[in-house]
Amino acid sequence: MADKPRWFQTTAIDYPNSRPHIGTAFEKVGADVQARYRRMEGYDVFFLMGNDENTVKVSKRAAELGLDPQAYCDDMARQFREVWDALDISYDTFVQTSGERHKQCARTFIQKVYDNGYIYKGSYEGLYCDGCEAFKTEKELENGNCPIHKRPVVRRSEPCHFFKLSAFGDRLLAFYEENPDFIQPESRKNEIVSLIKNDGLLDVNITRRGEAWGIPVPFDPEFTIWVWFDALLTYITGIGYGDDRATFDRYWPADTHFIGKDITRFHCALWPAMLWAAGEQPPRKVFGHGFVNNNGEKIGKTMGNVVDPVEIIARSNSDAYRYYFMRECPFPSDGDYSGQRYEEVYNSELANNLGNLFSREMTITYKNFGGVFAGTAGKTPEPVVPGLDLRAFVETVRGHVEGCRYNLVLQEIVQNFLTPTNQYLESNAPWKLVKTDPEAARRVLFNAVQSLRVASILLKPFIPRSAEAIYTSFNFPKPWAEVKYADAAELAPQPDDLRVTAELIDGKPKPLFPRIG
RNA sequence: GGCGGGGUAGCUCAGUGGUUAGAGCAAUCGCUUCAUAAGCGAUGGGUCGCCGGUUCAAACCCGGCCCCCGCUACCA
Repeated sequence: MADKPRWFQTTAIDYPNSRPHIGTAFEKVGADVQARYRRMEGYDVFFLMGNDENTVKVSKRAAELGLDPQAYCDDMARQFREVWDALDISYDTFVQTSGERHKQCARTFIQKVYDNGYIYKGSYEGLYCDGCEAFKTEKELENGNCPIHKRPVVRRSEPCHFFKLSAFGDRLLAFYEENPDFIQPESRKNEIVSLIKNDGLLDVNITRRGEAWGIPVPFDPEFTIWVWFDALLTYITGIGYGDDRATFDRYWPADTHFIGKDITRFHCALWPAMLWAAGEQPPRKVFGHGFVNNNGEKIGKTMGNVVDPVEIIARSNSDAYRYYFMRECPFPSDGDYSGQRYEEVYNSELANNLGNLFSREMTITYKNFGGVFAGTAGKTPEPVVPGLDLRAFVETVRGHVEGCRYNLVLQEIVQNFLTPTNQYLESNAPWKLVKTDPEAARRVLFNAVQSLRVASILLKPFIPRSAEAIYTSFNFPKPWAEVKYADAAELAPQPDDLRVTAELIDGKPKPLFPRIG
């Protein structure tokens, strides 16, 4: 246990303004695939998620609903977790930033940054709307008026605290240089580098005055901590920063922060600077994934086209949901969801290819051999895909998983492994062969079943339930909980005769992916 | 306005100088019938954004233009 490599990853901390949609879920599924893969490969994984609750918008929304902000946050957190659970997201902790522990640890952090001299008091000047009692950005204004109150805003300044972000520009550039993989994908890195080089970094106002909801600043309690500063801290307060140094030191620095491409700036510039200012190490990697569109249109509440993941799961199942988004939307880039495309991908790859392959192999075996491959104990299966170097194939897949190129992983498995297995069955036709040469037919099936074993192992991080159902339908020697990618790279003999262990009804397995549409 | 990415078959994309431009899905046809009306095979389908240039040869290199996306500035 002590020498187990550890893997700490996080997803973005979401605003609980409304229920999660397929775009929010895209990130969680992609991150979950990585977490499951790392666990398989023997890492001591810690997967952190959470909600960002200390915002003015949250307290306003709660007030609209006549709820206490805390009650509102707790209910939203419950709803978020319900969705994540429905998608089999295997998070280890879910942090609510309104929680007392987080607040206390966040105060410890900001105090440390203050003590180290990276926070100074100044004043913020901006455009203020008296109706909203809040500052507005120029972009929000409509002809110089507040878009809500239709009244002119006034220039106003008020005291605040600045974080000396400007002091870290050179250090950040040097850090990116020394750690070329820190920002993934590459295109996002170029944006940040050019931003810092061309425009430089300005000190940021990290406190707000007179807010009732939020975390009071320890060295100046009239102020609360700005939500971004607070939210980023979730990544460390969730693993013990501030009150459990041993756990913190075990998991920090994070191996990967999974975030949307729109917030790379905060994670790649502000966040490392904050950590340095507090005397801590920066994270190892930030992965800015792409966005999901709905029928080619950007998803947004104003667009009125948000899709609730639960609706899609209801039409199929969680594995199918995970498969679609990982297969159809390249994780580093944008992708698209449409009901029609969902059906196409589901039917073509899950039902017709993988599901049907499983089904036909099970049925032929049961009908002709009673589900037992007699005499196969100690026999090594033969390869079924002509010209495929299984070891190299698995390494290719592994490289794609580790690089979060999930769509390529699934493409590889379906096109270069499952389809050829269907072709192998077709050209050897064991259902015919059994009439003339039962031994040969049994050997063909014995070989073909190995493809299910290999595929189920490789697919385990993506479709955990179905992969388990396939694998445990046979008496493969290694327990499902212990399989690793390396097991997929080898065709090893079984200690005992291979046999079907799945429960069959009329000689048929329950379809893994019944066709839809 | 600046910087970056992109525009290839109905759809999603691969392909960075060299035989008739590829894959998957979708469509059409045939074979098969072990299997989830699934499988296998074949066929159709592209002026490779537009124009010009370099070259024996360009989707690929160069110049110009159009369009889409991202980051960012300025003006209002």
